[in-house]
This record gives sequence, structure tokens and C-alpha cells, in this order.
Amino acid sequence: MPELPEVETTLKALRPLLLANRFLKVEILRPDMVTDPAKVRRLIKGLRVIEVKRHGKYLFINLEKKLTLILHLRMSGRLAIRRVSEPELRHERIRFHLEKGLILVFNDPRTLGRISLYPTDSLCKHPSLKKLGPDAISVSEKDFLKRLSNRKGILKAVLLNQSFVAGIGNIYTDEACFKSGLDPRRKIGGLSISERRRFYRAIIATLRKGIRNMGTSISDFLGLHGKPGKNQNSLWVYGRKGKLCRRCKTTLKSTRIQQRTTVWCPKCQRKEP
DNA sequence: ACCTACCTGGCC
DNA sequence: GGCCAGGTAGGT
Repeated sequence: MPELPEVETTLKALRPLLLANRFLKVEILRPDMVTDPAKVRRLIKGLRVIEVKRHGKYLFINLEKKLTLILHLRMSGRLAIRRVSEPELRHERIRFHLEKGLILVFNDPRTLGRISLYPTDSLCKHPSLKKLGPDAISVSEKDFLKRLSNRKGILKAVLLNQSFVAGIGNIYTDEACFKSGLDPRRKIGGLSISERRRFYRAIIATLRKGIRNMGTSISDFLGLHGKPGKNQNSLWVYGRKGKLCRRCKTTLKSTRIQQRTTVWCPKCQRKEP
């Protein structure tokens, strides 16, 4: 489900609920989703939330005792808040019991999501986190262009790579490529300077639009309070294989790049300059 | 740069 | 039954 805009949407709803609240206990129904579940259960008890942050598709809940809870929703994960008295969701995997009878639920049909507890001061040493590039919506144009010049390969592969910039997945890659007017199979090295700038602006605009629309709800993304996003109603190419381009009415093409379905408009998205 | 595995559910 | 799915890690 979630890419940067979906995680950001979740973050915005989560922050006011968690700040100054306290974890009372954790129920781990799927231990394989948690790094050292016994430790998490033991250490988190009674800790107050100091801060809630995001980088790329990761969420960070900074706690007292200089500990950070790291969450990644992967493909089908989502966070929900409910009262103890309210009915369970269908795929609750981990429950964080908070004060005031609230439960923060990590819901995830496919159980691919991951949670771990890590010292706040050493996050930059975390084996997965240390590989991440800058957050895709915060990166400056200057930094983006510099990082781009160090990369080879095709546009789609580079955008999906979290060590280039963090937060872009399959939906927003295809959308950003469309917005930039560039064929996702183009090689980085073949881009002119104006195409590189256009690429940067398209990425930022595409992610901002996703956030403004509170995320893309294709099959199962819902916000913290169970509300779907609206971005699925205005996608240019993602999920529209074989349909007509909304801009020029050409039939959209599709192929697989890096084992991911890729859709683009052969007329609006240029192959070579 | 490419696989494949990890899981479950929905759809044909 | 087979194929597909918003992601990442770990292998060659």
C-alpha cells in the first residue's frame, strides 16, 4: 500500500494522538513482524511519546529512555486507532495499548510489515536506515541533480531505489515519469539538464499532490481513522494499462521493469530528446 | 543488474 | 487453480 504520501497522511493523523500519550503494553500477535518481540514488549511499557517522525516510507516514534520505535508498513500494512471497546479490525497483527482506552493497531493482511525498537541516538547506524537517501519530498534540487549525476540505469529503477531518494514506490514512480514527460525506460545518462530539472519538479509535484489528496487508496490504504484517500481518482497512468491517456487519448502501454508493472503513455512520454 | 522469497487476499 | 498486488532483503 503505502508510499511517502500515504505514510505522511498517516503521520499527520498519528502525531497529535500520540504526543504526550504513553504506551501501557504491547500485544504481538505475529512475532515474525517484530525484531526481538520480547524486548519490545518489556522495554516499551510505560514509555511516553516524545516525537513522531517520518523518513521515506518509515515512521519513527521517539520515546522516553532514548528509544525509537521504527515502523514500516511494506505492502499492505496500515495503522489504525481504536478504543478498547470497539470491534477488532480484520488483520490486527500488533496492538499498542495507550492511555485513555486507546489502541494503536498495526493492521496488515500480508504480514510483511516490520517493527523494531532502536536507540534514538544510533538510528543512523541501523542497517536498513543507513542505506536510505534523503527524503524524496525534502531533497533540494541541487542535491537531487548531484545524486542523479552519480547514477546510471533507467529512470524507473533509480526512482524505486530507496538509496537514491527515499519514499517513492511503484505508483508515484509511474505518475512522476508521466508528469515529467519522460519514458520510464530512459537512461539517466541520456537526460539533458532541462529534462533533469523537469524530472525533479515532477517528482515533488506528484508527491505533494498525493499528500494533498490524503494518499492513493487502490485496494487497502486507509488513513488512521479509516478514511480512504482520493488520489486514486486522479492518477494519470498507474493502474490504467490499455486505457486511453487522459491527456492525449493514446492507448497507454505497459511492461514490467524490475518485476514491477509499469504503465506509460507512448505519446506524452518521450523516448529520446 | 537481476532474481526470489516473504505472506495473504482478491479477482479471473 | 493461477495470477496479481502499494516493498524490502538477501542471494547470485
